[in-house]
Amino acid sequence: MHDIRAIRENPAAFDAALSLRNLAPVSPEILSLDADRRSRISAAEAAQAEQNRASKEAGAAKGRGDEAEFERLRAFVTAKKEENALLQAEAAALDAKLAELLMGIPNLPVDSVPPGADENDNVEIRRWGEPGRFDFTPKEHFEIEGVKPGMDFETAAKLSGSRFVVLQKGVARIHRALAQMMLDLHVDQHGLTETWTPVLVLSKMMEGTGQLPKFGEDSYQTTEGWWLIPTSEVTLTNTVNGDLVEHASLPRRMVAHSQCFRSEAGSAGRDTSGMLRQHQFEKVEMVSITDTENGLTEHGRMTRCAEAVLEKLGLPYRTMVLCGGDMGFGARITHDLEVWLPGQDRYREISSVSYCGDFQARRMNARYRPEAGGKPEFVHTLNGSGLAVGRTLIAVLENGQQADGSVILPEALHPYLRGKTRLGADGELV
RNA sequence: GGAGACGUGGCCGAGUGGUCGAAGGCACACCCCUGCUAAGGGUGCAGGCCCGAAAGGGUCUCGAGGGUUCGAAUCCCUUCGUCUCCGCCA
Repeated sequence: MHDIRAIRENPAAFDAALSLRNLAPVSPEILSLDADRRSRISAAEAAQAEQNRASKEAGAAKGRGDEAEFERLRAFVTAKKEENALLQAEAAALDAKLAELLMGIPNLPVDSVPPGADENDNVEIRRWGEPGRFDFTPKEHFEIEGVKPGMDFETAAKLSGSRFVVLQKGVARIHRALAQMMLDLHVDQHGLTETWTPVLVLSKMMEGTGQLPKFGEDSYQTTEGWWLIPTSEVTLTNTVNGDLVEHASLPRRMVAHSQCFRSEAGSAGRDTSGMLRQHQFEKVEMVSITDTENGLTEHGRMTRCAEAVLEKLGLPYRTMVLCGGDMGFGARITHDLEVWLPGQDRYREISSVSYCGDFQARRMNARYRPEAGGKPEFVHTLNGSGLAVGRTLIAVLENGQQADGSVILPEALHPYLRGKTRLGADGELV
């Protein structure tokens, strides 16, 4: 949600920022609606004031027993009421229309976001690790001999259709170990607060973080109206929904491991083999709630937290700044971490770390008081994967694969695998 | 699922038709006193929106939505949530 005052004050800057996202200027439409709306509100409020005054006078007249005056005023109020209802409905309609328009406009990129149309224009800012050299042609994760016994797409399809997977044996264990390791790292080393949340949420929460109203088709909704979260960003961020939080409690840094559900509408045909793109997957998600001062700094910190996971696992990656055209709806700036997948011979997204400024906070009405006695301000929010567990599994499997179909596992995982260091070609840990 | 109670400002908590955006307390801010590690006194202190350069004014908000009434935090209906007891249950 955007600050209508900021748009009013500097419409050119607003449109300029949107142009970074390759969007046409909308400020003229907004400003005209806003002007309209304000004049209606003024009129409606003036009418209401008149009615309130008369009503009060009616009470006074009745109090002193002036029946005639009371009747006169009562009739006046009754007549006014109808008039006002009309004015107020008009004002409310314009207000709603403006809110709807604003709700549908994505967040404004910060100045440092590179221009561009799509992922090809993203800019690499860091690279860590060297893609391993193989003396055979590396396979995709689902083709590796040792992976096959524990990654069953046929059975999953029987159970649930396409884009699901059943994991078993060593692969299932590694998958679980990864999530545990990430959670421990963030909680013990990075100081994030371990959190466990519902995966079913109210529409209002999906609006708060920006999934709704525009992107409803990307998520699933139950017959009772709940939404299945596409990421625990939704629940973690909305923990402050509607709150006026203590300044001293900021920053609030949280991490959760959850199931995520995505319809993947619009990605038909993309990444159809393997478990890269599933309707249901696990993710360890980080969210920070900060004050206005520290939002951007926090972004760097969070990116480092995500990178640390890959480094701990010894997985080569590069860090990208997304260009304006490739950024998500709520972000002002996004770092994508792309992990090297030898089977695909390319880097693939494994984490996305976004700074949202006060965009989500406005939608959620989440505020803090910067100084005692001062006016409340909106908090700033950030979210980032740390990491997508399924994709990390893929990366571990592909990067560790051996000619004999086994997989050498990262040291960081050993303690979580009862000391086992390798996924055998038969699918069992050894 | 059945029965009952409740939902008020940052927090706690009064308030059953007008004088209530709302007592009191806590927290917080400033001042005084004391003079020395959390005592006492005073003052201030809800938020959104609209008008205004500002001062200030108007309007809305007592879970949400609707209704009764000249007038509702207060009455009625609906709905959501919380708590208690019973039932069921991982």
